[in-house]
Amino acid sequence: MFLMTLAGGIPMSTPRYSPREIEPKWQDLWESTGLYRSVEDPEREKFYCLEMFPYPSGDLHMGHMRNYAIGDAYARFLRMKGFNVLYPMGYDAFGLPAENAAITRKVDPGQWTRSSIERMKHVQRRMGLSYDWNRTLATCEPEYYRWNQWIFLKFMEKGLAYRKSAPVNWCPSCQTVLANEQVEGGGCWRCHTTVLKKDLKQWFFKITAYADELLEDLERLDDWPERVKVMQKNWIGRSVGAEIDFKVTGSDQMISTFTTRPDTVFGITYMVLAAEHSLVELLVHGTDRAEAVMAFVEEAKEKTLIERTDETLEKKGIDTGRTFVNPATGEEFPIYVADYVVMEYGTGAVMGVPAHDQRDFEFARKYGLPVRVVIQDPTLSLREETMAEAYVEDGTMVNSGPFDGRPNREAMPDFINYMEDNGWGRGAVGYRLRDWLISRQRYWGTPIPIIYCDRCGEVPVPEEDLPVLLPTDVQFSGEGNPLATSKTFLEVSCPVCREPARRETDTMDTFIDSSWYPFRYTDPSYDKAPFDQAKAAYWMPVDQYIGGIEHAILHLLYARFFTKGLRDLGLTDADEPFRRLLTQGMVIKDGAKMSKSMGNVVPAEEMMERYGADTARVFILFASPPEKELEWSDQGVEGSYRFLNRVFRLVMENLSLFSAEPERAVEDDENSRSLIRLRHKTVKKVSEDIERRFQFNTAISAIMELVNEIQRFIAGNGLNGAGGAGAAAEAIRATILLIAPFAPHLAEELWEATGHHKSIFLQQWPTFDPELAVSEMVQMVVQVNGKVRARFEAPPDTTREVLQDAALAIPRVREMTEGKEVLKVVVVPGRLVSIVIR
RNA sequence: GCGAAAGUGGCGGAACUGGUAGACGCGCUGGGUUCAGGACCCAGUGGGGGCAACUCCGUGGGGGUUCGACUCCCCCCUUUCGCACCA
Repeated sequence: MFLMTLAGGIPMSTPRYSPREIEPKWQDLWESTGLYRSVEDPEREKFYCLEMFPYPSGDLHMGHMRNYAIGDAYARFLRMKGFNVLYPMGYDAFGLPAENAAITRKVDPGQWTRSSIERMKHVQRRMGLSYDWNRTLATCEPEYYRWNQWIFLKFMEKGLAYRKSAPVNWCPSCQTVLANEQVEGGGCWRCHTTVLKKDLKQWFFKITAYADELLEDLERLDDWPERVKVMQKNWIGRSVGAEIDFKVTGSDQMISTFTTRPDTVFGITYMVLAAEHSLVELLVHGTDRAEAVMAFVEEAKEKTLIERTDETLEKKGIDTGRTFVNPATGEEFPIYVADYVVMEYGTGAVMGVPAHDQRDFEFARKYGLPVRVVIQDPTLSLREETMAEAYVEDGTMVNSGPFDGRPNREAMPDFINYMEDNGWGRGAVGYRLRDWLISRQRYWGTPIPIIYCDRCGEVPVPEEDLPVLLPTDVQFSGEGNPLATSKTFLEVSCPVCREPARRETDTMDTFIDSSWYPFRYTDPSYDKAPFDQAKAAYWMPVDQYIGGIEHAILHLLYARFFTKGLRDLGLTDADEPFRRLLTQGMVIKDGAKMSKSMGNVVPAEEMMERYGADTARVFILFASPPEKELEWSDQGVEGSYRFLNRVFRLVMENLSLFSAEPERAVEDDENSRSLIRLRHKTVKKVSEDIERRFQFNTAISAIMELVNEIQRFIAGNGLNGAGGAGAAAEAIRATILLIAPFAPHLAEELWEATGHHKSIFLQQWPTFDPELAVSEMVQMVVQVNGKVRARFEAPPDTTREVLQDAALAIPRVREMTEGKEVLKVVVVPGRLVSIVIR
């Protein structure tokens, strides 16, 4: 274990850097002393640092490791800066993989999940993460999910949870319904199976009640990545327009449509209903068109979302034979059913204005419907017969009765008033955002606390009966919801009338679990409410949230909605859950995302086994800035290992600097002076890179430079200079402190070796003197006509005049300027002198 | 199609407010140490020319602003990501 070397004839033994020994040693010590436990303290400034909690698959992969390396470095840095830091970890423990394991391998989902959690926790501990493990939680435990149920009931009282029938997304592979946010490109977000439509009566959360607030508050999230905000904005999809009612000819039925272009109402020449529209059947019932139309409807419903939204396909429709009246003109036009109109947006009915909407134009040309120009292009004269495409720009209103001659944009408000006055339309705002479908036909989730009674209807489970526990007497056959196989669960008496009733067997979307967990960490064992309001008021909101971009809409939008909902229940003052968001980049290898199918996975545990956690962490943070992709490099890891070895040796070989009475660094010697300055400069750079820029890669490279310089200093006999030993000792001391957030085990070990008895994480982060954080002499560049022609040294605070004279006095510069006219001299102190000659 | 981000040595990346392009690391080359390999230490390393001082070219391409552009403006190309009949 000890390597014998001979240095200068004196036998010397230097211990070797052995992460395998020092890492467990410090992990045990941190745990036994409770170093990272956090307690509310109104006297101290709090900082809540949080990583997206993982689904406990049992495998901790490089993406996780990167996530935690970033968060832990930041949390440790903030602690040393004096903040009262909350840094917890938990497990998003409900979900399909556990249930699938139950089906295929006959294991209990609870057991499967708990053992996966233990495996992940084991690797997390091994990484040396500074979590307050006392606050850990798992969403599959009744102590947690009972509060999902509680919140559900409160939301229900507030009208934020309700049940309705609707055509919903169904994943045939996962055998459950999905929320709109969970359908990506027509496929299931989890397994990518093509999603089908099903008519079901399901539970929803009324996220649309907060559509405007969710949109407006994005503006205030200054420290969120722009692209996440844009994605949320597009998802909410607010558009201003009008709702217009049309009377069906020969009937009392009204059809309501949403449009962003009420100014084109005079140009309506037909109307289209979505296949799912509730009026379709009613309209054609008993007519000779009934058979053909209903066949078309069935065919459209059969198609998957992908087929229906394929833009390359021609729009197909069918005339219902029925007509409606355009209230603006009094004319009669046909009603079609077409596949390009979807029930999900607006009212599922669209007014057709071929002259001014490209889709309508194509549809009209195909089915021989009239085109009527009502907005005239100011430069060209649009002619209905010759138009090749719709005119979608602004212009002057024509063929529009009292509005003729007015610019369409300007006339819009008046037009809406006109419709309102005449009672057939009104200003309206449309959203793409739909209410959040939360029912899932699966077992491993939170039971929805509802009882169905033939007499009383939907009865909420009384609060005192919570939690509604997941039963264990269930069959995992792979067919249907296992909950429905539990008699003890299903059969219940109605809380109101005591007659036999049955429980809801659907469970909640697991995104509910992750929508409020940051609150729960503030007191995870609290049993009177989801969280202790006083404690949450101290810690919330999360100051720094770190996670993958894949949750840009899903989790982050739901959590924002929940926070607003909880606020309106009077449980918190927070409007937003996450003040700052960092979306980390992917970890890739050989140009592709690390995945089992690619065979390019680097196992986290193996990494740590070989090099230790500190090396893995330093490499991950050094190789790339956090929000960018990280290209894995085995050789790069070697480099980080070598660096930590160098730091270890630098300290261990110079312990004598710390054993004697500490010598103060003095600036008497030129070498000492520059080392002192470099130390201050490095402290400044590392502090700012972590704090302001979140750039751990440049912070670490600055530490490397300092280490290189200390080595050169010692090798070049710098210790013999006046104050040399002091300057070296202080530089080494700073190095250990600066590296602590990145390589915490090594830092503790070296801190102890240099004579300290308390954890380095109880130590203040080093400070710097701004005056000393600049070099004594800076290199100046002299440019002649934009090209670097000479260099000279000068103190950084030299005046412009002196710098200019010095530059012009350089022989080479004199040579070049001789006989030429000096047009201009630009002097940037500390940088350059730029001379323009002719 | 629309929107966003990004293109810098052999590689990962730096250059923060327009001011020495390539910090730091990897790799590579030469040397030292070693029985040897590894590890370690020293030196070099964008391309071309030159013995050298030095010089020309160089941040996806083209133009522009400026004493000065990786950085700002315009056009184009490529890549990645997101959205995609949104009425």
